[in-house]
Amino acid sequence: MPRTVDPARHEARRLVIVDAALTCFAAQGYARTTTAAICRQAGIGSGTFFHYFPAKLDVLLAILELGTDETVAWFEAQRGRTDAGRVVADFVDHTADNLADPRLPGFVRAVGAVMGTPSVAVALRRDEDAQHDGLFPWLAAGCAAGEVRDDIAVDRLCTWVLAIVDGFIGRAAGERPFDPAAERDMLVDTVARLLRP
Amino acid sequence: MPRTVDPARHEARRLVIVDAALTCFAAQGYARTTTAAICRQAGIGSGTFFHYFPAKLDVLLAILELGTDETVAWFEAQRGRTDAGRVVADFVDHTADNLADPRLPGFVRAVGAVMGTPSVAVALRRDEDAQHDGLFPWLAAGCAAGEVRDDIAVDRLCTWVLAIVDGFIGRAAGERPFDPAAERDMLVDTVARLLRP
Amino acid sequence: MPRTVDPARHEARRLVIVDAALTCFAAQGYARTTTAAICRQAGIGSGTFFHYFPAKLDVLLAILELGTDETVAWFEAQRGRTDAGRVVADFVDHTADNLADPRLPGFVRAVGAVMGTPSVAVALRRDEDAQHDGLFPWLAAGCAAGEVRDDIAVDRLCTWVLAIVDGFIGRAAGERPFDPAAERDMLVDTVARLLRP
Amino acid sequence: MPRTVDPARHEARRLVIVDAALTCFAAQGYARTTTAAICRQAGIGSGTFFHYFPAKLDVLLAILELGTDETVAWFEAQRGRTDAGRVVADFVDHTADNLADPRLPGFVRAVGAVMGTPSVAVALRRDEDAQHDGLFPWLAAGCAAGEVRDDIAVDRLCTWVLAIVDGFIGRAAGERPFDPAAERDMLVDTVARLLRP
DNA sequence: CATGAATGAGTCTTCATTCAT
DNA sequence: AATGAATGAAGACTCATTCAT
Repeated sequence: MPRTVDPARHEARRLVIVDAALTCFAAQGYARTTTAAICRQAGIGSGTFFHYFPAKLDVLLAILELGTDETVAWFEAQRGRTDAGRVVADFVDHTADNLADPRLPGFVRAVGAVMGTPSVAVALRRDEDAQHDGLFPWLAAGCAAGEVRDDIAVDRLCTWVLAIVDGFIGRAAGERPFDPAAERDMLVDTVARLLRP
Repeated sequence: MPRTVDPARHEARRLVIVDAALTCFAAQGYARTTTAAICRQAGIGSGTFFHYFPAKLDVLLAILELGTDETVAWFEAQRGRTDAGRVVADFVDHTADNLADPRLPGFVRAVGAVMGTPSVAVALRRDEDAQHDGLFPWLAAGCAAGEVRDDIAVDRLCTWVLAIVDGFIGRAAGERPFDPAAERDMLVDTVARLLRP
Repeated sequence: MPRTVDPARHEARRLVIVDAALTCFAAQGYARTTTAAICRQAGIGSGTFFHYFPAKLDVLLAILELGTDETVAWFEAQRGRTDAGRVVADFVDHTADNLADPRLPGFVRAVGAVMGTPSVAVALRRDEDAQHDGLFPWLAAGCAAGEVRDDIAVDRLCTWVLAIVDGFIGRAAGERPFDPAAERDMLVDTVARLLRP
Repeated sequence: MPRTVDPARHEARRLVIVDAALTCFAAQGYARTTTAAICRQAGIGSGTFFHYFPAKLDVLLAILELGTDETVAWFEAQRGRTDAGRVVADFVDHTADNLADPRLPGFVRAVGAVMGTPSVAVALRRDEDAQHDGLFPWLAAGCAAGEVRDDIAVDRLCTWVLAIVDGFIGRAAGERPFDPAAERDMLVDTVARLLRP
């Protein structure tokens, strides 16, 4: 009886569930996704699901956390760069890259449904903070270097950059045709116009 | 011959329900709002609700339709104006005005939860079309007048104006503090920067 | 203000409702027939329905009563005849005639759904009694005349004649094709075989 | 690898529910039987019910199917017999046996309430066909052997045998006193009279 | 660890009936 | 008398979660 906790295997399976949930949430929304559907998609039994997550909401939180971690890691990786303006552009570009996963817009919509829940609000706040705090030093640097306008507080600039990115994702989630790949340059340009002194 | 129809009374009551539903949806999201909660908020019995709407989803559709009608009416009211650039700015401003109703961002999130439903998709498409089609002639005119950049097709410009507006609303729905009233000028300016030739 | 109670008009309208209900019950069954459907069929408002009948069940009782009355009247009309055997055959034939109204089988099925209700049980008992009591003297006379077998009590013969008639109606209500008009002779013959000494 | 399937246990529990439903339907009719009542009778939770049957109607269909299967099995078991006339009598007798379950007449009435539903119509048709098709060869054989009248097509004879059996069951379901056990001989005799050349 | 049968709280929706006009 | 808007009790069904195996 090998009490094999095998954390690697455990983590892998956890990710399978997270991925399955992401697929389901994106396609059906949070409320209309049943835990049974996630289990089917993940190829596990319903009992197993609750071995890995105490409740349905926790998978969603895990997805959000993964996103936040990714953001943090991305900014971590930019450390030491000196081309502040480029970093901002890269960040915007990188966000557009994330849309390569066609589930993202659907998931963003799905999250809206449970935004009211305190634990989700906290996770979202953390996510927004990660983006904001990641962006801030680069915009501040750009500002200092005169590359970025200084008539507006850096805080607000961060907010607006993120607003435009959000709008971009929102269009991808909308009903009218919108090709994120084709509009990526426009996104970068729009943010550039926002920041231009 | 008692003709107890009184369409005015009927319509008024219908609006009471719609308003109650808007409040609930914005606060709790669609799925977590029970029809009972809407009835309580509207001060009616559960049976009455289904007298006015065949199903819960139909109130949400009614709200969307009201929004679409409002958009159509607004653009209708601008007819005959010659200052195309100003009209676009006014539209953006008008959208910001709508955020005076603090329930709007919450409602927008709530809609996300049922976007997958065909009838909702249709209503949303109609709404997006109304905004797009309302904006289009003014951007085209601005373009012809040289006030608006012409390196990008007018269609795409419409989309991007709306994307920025969406981003603005999204921030209002977000967890980080964001004061729509204080950011209104920034919104107009950002759109202006987007459109500048 | 003519306080026109006009009993004739009242009775006429009552019959319109009864007829509408018969149509609906036959087509949909009792439970699946809504009072609204009856009103629609009768061309009246829902409030009017309850002016004429205290509850939905009472229309069904009225239909049953009409049937019982018809049976009683029919036997009343045979009074004085001396050809007992012929009367029995005529009764059977007359029942087959009633199937000219294609709603009859459906209605009989519909009644089954509420047979448990005491008031319906009473009405049905009255109806069965009317048939039984109407038939009895003729079978007794036939028996005395030697036209009808006497190895079985007349009571039981009544029951069996009615059982065969019921079976006939039941086939008309069944799923397999069955043409009551074409089988009418067979019905009379089958009853004749039952009664033959 | 816990393979908790145990189809026997599953089938047993399914039958418990079917039996409980039969009891309820017979006593209250279909519409007046709540799923909660079936669950109470079966000693299960409401959720369990829907684990075994997708909807209330499906238990009724299961009961019908069980009956059809029983009929088919009975005729299957007669294969090889050469005394066609006896087989028909045995069939009639066997039907009377089924009335040993006093719920049968009530259930038959209950089915009437939902006969209009397509799925029920199909199941009933299958049931009627099973009886008809089971009976047919024996009546045909009896006919060929000269034991059964040949002035009427065998098809119609089948129908009439079943009509009489239905009438018998109908009387058992009626309001007037009727003792199926005591009338069993009469039933067999009546069918014999019907078939006599 | 993994499973899936069992559970029951929670929802939407229906519809007979009432009553002010 | 006639109407139909309003009502709320009642019921079918869903689904997150538990737990024995």
